[in-house]
Order: sequence, then C-alpha cells, then structure tokens
Amino acid sequence: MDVSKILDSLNPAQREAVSSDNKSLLVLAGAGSGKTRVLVHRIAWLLQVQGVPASAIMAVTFTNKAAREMRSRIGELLQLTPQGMWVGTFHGLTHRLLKTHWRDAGLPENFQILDSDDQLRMVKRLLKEHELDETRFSPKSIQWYINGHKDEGRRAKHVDHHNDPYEKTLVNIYQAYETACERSGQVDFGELLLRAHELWLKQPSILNHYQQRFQYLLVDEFQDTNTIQYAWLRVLAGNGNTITVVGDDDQSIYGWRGAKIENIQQFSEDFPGTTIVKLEQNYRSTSRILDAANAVIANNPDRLGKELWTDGERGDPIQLYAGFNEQDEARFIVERIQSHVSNDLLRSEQAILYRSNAQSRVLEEELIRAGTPYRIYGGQRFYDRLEIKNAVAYLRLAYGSDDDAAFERVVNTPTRGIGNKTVEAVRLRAREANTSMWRACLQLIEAGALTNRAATSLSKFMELINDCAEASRTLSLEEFANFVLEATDLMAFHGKETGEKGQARVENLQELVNATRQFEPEGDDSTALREFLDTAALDAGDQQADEYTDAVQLMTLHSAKGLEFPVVYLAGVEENLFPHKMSVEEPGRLEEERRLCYVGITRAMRHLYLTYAESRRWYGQESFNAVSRFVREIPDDCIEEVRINASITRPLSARLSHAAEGHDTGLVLGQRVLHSVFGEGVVLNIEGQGSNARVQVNFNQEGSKWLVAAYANLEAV
DNA sequence: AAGGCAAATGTTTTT
DNA sequence: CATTTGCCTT
Repeated sequence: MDVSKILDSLNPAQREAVSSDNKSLLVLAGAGSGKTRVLVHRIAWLLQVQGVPASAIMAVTFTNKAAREMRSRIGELLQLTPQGMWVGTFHGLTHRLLKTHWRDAGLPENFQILDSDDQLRMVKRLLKEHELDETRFSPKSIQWYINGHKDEGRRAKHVDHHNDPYEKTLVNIYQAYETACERSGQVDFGELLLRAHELWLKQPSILNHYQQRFQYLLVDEFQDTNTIQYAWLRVLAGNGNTITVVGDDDQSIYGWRGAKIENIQQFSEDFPGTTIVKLEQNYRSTSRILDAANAVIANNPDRLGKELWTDGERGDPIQLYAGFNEQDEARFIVERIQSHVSNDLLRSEQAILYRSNAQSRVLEEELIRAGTPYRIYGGQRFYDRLEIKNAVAYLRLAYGSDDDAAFERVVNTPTRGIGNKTVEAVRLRAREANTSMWRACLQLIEAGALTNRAATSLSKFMELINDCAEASRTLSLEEFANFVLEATDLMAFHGKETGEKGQARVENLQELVNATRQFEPEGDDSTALREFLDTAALDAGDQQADEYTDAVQLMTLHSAKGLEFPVVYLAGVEENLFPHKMSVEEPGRLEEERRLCYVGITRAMRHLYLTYAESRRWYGQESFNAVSRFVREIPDDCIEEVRINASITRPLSARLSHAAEGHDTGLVLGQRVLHSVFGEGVVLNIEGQGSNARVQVNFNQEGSKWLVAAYANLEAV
C-alpha cells in the first residue's frame, strides 16, 4: 500500500499524530500548525493503512463550515468520497441520532428545532404567562440561565435553588419552558446534546450499538467543547474505542458561552495512557509575529505549554499606530490598505480585526470614503432574517401543524385579523388542554368558544395552512416554496415595506427559493422538506456574499479564528476595549482576552498592524484609553511605533480642544497618584466635570477602580 | 393595525 | 451616539 502520500508532506510531530496507534490521542495544535491537515491525514491513515471501514469513523466539528471543509479535504486526498463515515457538527450529529431514535428519546417523530430567536420569544411569553416582571427577570438572562444549565447537563429538576425565592422562580420558568417545548415538540440547540446524552444513558442497547459502530472518534476544536458535549463524547467512546481530540488551549475563546478549557486536562485523566502530541511548527507567520504571539500568551498561567516556531523569515516588526481618535485610526488603516494594494496585494488578502462589532462603523465610513470595497463577516445570518424566518415558519407549519413557534410567528403575518385577544385565547386553551396551538384552535372552533369574526379568520388561516400542506405533498420543494410565498401573500407583504428594505426582503425570499432549488436531499423527495427545514435550523447558510469582488475583510477577533491573512490590522488595542472592561474584573476572563489577542496576532502571515485611538467616542461618550496591556507584553524588538507623518498629523485644534475640555480634577491621564486606602496607581481615564468628575485609576495592588474625584483625595506622586 | 414616541441598552457567537 | 423595543395613540 502506498502510504507515502499520507505521510510524506508532514513534519515529524504531525506524522506521530497521524499514525499514532494509541487508543486516546490529544493533539495540541498551535495556531497555523496544520491542525486540519492532521485530522484529515489521520482519517486517511485509518482508512487506507489501518483498513478501518469508513462507517466506523465519526468526526465532530463545531461549525458546518469546518465539517464541509474536512469532508472535501478527505475527498481530495483520497480521490474518493468514503461512504458511511459520519462527519458533522455536535448539533448535526446528535440531531441525526434523535431523528433515528425519536421514540426512545421521547420525542415526537416530526420534532422541530427551536433557534435562539424562537427560544427568546417563548421565554417572553412564559414570563407574561407567569406574570413576572421583566425588569426583575429579563428574558435574555432567563434564556442565558436555561442554556447555561442545559450546557452543563442539568434539567430544571436537577437545579438546586437553595430555597432562595428568586432562584426558585428561575427554576419554575425553566420547568415551564421545558413543558412548553415538550408540548409543541420543539428542541432547542442545547436540548439536542442533552437529550442525546440521556439517550445514551437510558438506552444501553442503543449506546452499545453506536459504541460498536463508531470505534474511531475524532474531535476538532476540542478546547471549545462544553460540559454536555464532552460528556456525550466520553460515553460514546466508552472504554475501548479510539478517540483523537485536537485543540489548542491557547485559542480557547468561548468560555463565556460555556466552553470548558478544562476538558483538555480532563481528557488525559479520563483516558489514562493518552498520548499527547504538540504541533508547534507554524507554517503561517513570520518569526517576528510568532515571537510577539508567544510573548503575549506567556503571561497566562496554567497553560499546557507550547511555543510556536518557524523556519521561515524573520519578517518586519509589527507596526503600532496611535491615532488621536478613531477616525484617525481608521484613516491610517485605509491608507495602509491602499498602499499595500498599490504594491500588488489584493484587498481580500487584508483583514481588519476588532474586538467588538461597534467598531466596524467608523472603519466602514472611512473605507466608503476611500472607495475601497469591503466585506463584513458575521452579523445576521441568512436564516435569521425576519422575512426568511416568516417564510420558513410557513414551511414548518405545512410540514407539521403542531409547531407552536411557527404558529405564533405567522398566525397574523401578514395581518389577517387575528389579534392578540384571539391568540391569547388559543394559548390559554393549548395550555389547559396540554396540546399544541393548532389543536387548541380546532377545539375552540368546534366548541364555538370564539366570536364569529375570530373563528372565521382562524378557519381561513388554517385552511391556508392545509392548502400548503397539500401542496407540499404534490409539488417539488421549489414549487412548494413558490406556492407558499404566493398563497400566504408573504412576498407581497414584505415587498411593500418601506424603502429599500422591501426590495431587500423580496430578494432574500427569492434567494430562499433558490436555496430550495439547489437543495440536494440525502433521502428521496418524501423527506426533502424535513431535511430542508433541518438545514435551515442547523446551518446558518453561506455567510459570504459576492465573493467575486476583491474586498477588504472586516470581522471580530472571534470570527477570525481559523482564518489567515497576509496583512492584518488589529484595531482598537486599548484598555477597556481590548481587554474589554467587562472582562477585566471577572477572574479568568482577562486570560481569555489574552488568548483572543493571541488568536488575533497569529492570523497574520506577513504584516501585522496594531492600532488604537487616544480618544474614542464610545456610546456617545468621549473616552481616553491607554494602549492595551497586551501591546506592552510584546517584546521591543518585535514592534515599532509608526512615526506620525505629515499627512496624518494630529491637528493642533484637536490637541487644544483636548486640553481645553479641561477636566478640572488637576489630574492628567497616565499620571501616577496616591490614594489613602488603595495606595499607588496610574490614572487611566477621566470622565465628567467638576463635582461629577470620575477618575479611573489602576492601582498597583487593587487593580483598576472608578473613583469620584471630589472624594478620592488623590495625591500626585 | 399601523405609526409615533420615549425608554432602554449596547463584548464576543454557533448551533 | 444609534438602534431596537415596548407602549401608547390614532
């Protein structure tokens, strides 16, 4: 057998990982070290060298994009597409399991996925139903609470409320939420994992079947797994199966949404005898960039320890630019982009990264002014758009009329005289009869419990849905989609919305029809609709529009993970912004911010610019931030300050207005001060005037604090 | 049922 | 500052 193709192109560490015979393998893959390559080659190795049947392999990723990439790269390497292998996201795979074993999982056959938008609506509804004050119980925080517990594998009945009345109420809502989902056959994202895990535990024969089948598990981005995801994997791996996990503790940036970096350490404990392979050779960046990244991340405690290196060029130092405000910062970046473009770099080879989305605005304005095409990653996904959600809700109702979330969304969209009163009555009935809203409607109409007008409108609506359901059985997916958009009047409804909005919405709806045309179901026509609906729920749809134009890439640091660009501009490297001020106080969060910085630096292949603004308008307020501590962690020989040249000099007027604004505190930014209790520190920020003036001081001992200047009695040192 | 107005709110995001 | 939301009015 010719295995040279599989191993030849790899370095020693990669080879060790790819060809390991160990039952459990932990690959610590630094940024740009060929992580996906190792996964793909390892699968090829298993198939072609070890003779493992494809059907014995399961590969798990976090995003559909990663799953697709893995599949296509395996196909490329092997020149064939292995059949029977499961490659997918945690959610996709568990969903597949639950669909197969719906009965054993205690679900209705046609259960639907509740996305976070639907979930929030449901929570709001429950709060109203329970007559809870939304100011004390904010819907968002309840949603957060529920998802948090689900990610930890806890149902309402498992939550310990410590007899605390507030906590008790939360548990009650969680319980009510579970009941409501159950009643309408809906499953949220967390529930997919939770239920799939329970399926393992409750149905040993099913578990046994899958343990026998999937003797080879591979997991990508392992540092991002949460408690329930890891628990699900661990059970599936059992005692004898081969499990390979690939991850990087230094790139764990999703702790805030439940990812457990600790799972990496836990792994070697749970699977004794684990082989650990570190991939430290980087094929992406210059050594100067890597030195900077290494130096920054070295400030984090409790790392597993990795140091990136390259045998490539040293490269130029990182350029640091201090704009006098955010416009100046943006101007500098755009100017550099253009200068790189005139040196034969594509715009698409350059990316502007930032900590928070709000920063993109000024950058966009400057790009527009300069006539430079750009593309923003992230933002609202295709299937999250209002008009698309409405259309999909109709498709869902046609597929299964018990779908309450879909029912609620479109029962009166477009308006058809079914007001709040009527819907309220339907909800009440549904709750009392413990049934879906659709069935509740039938009951109410039958019992003559509604006014004539309401009954007529509801009947007409239900007839419409029945017509759609009928159409779904006879038409192709595309014809069906067209039928629904016309029959429900949705196309016209969105078309007449004000301004360009209406047009954009119509275009999106047409795009949805396109998607139905291009959709390739795995099964036959009879399952096509269900499959399409699942895709709409679990796959964001391709985020990137017009890939043809050469455009500068704008995105947050989070969405940049996994990508690389010849030139990277990291904007807003300021205290309070990056690290974000929300993250400075909570323990552990600063480390995550630093990892985010590490992620940002390591996106750059050849050139890296760090920029910040000495003054920035932020939520309508002027703020003065010091340069980010992360910048100060970069060794001197890796970074140099850009000399302010004539064209981007800070105007005198700006400097004067700065001074003239005059915070009458007698303090200056950056000044060392002494406080009677907190000791010595540095002034980071000053806000407000006179007796309202507040000062932020970073104390040597106590960290950063906001003080009212009038009472703080700060003494200049 | 739509439109107007005040109030709240504003890291990071996939599924 | 700017956008979204809920509430109130017509």
